[in-house]
Amino acid sequence: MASLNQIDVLKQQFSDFLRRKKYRITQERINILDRIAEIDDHFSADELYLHMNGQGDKVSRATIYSTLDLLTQCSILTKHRFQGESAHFELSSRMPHHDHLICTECGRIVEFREESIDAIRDRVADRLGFRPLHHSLQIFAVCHSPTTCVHNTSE
Amino acid sequence: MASLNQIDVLKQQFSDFLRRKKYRITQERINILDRIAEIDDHFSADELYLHMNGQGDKVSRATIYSTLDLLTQCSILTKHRFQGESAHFELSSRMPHHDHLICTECGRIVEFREESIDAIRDRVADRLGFRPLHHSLQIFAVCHSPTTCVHNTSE
DNA sequence: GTTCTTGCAAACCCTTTGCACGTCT
DNA sequence: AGACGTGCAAAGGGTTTGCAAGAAC
Repeated sequence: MASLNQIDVLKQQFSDFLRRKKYRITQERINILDRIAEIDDHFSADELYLHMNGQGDKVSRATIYSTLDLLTQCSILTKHRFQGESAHFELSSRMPHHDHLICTECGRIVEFREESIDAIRDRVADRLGFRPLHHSLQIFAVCHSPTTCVHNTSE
Repeated sequence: MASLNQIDVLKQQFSDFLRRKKYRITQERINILDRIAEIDDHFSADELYLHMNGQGDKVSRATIYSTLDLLTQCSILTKHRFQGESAHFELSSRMPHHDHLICTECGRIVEFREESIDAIRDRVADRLGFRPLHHSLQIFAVCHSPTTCVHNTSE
């Protein structure tokens, strides 16, 4: 869970963004960010919907989707799309950044941290004339012994 | 478009895979691979469906989806998922492998080739006990001058 | 007061599935 | 002959949209 101080910084960042884009600062939008800060993990739109409505915070799915989009636009959230799954989000400040290796035989997902990618990201973005924000690297691979892999369900 | 020779290699590779997995070698599956070899670009399931049915090759969407899945399983095709779009495929042999930078302000996608990622991919996969197949790196960034970017539609 | 946002339900898109028929082995 | 693949249309899941009511400015 983000500290109180971190939450205030995020709210400030979000309000500034909304003002700058001439969007309105509504109770729902602030509430949603507040409740996201309570989750220290990846989450889907529907998980957030259930998290909020299970605790008396009435918000519609339409508002959740729209606010998640705004929070992603201003880089407070990072949006992930693994394989065929629904979109998942996490606070960008939830460091360190990690990437994912996916086994094409059994679908297992392994998280890893590889610092050298950051430098490559920055160098490539600069070369192409962009300011880098973040990245997503997915490595597709198979176990060294796929036939004995405990996760394997394909044959 | 892949050369005649390349197509034969791909067909051989596909037949071997089907036999190994005890799947049947049907006319539809071979036809689909043939028509994919004509496309020198990324394509979606529906684009392939239209490509085939527009030229008298009657194949159902169900068969297209199922065959694309088989072709991805045996690494003849690589499956991409950009942002919220539908899945896109391309021949894995359509080299060199490239990655993508996406502008979060205007959605522009820039392709780039960065060789050093291959070594990182192999090293990470090995460290985690996997045999690397391929990877997908997406860099999210903004133009150095987002307000003057010709692609920008957000303000 | 005007404009934007919300909530609901229906619509939407891409993909998967059930079932009867056809095809591969 | 038997098992598997195909085609169709309908179902499915996640996300977006149209519209009336409500909140922000």
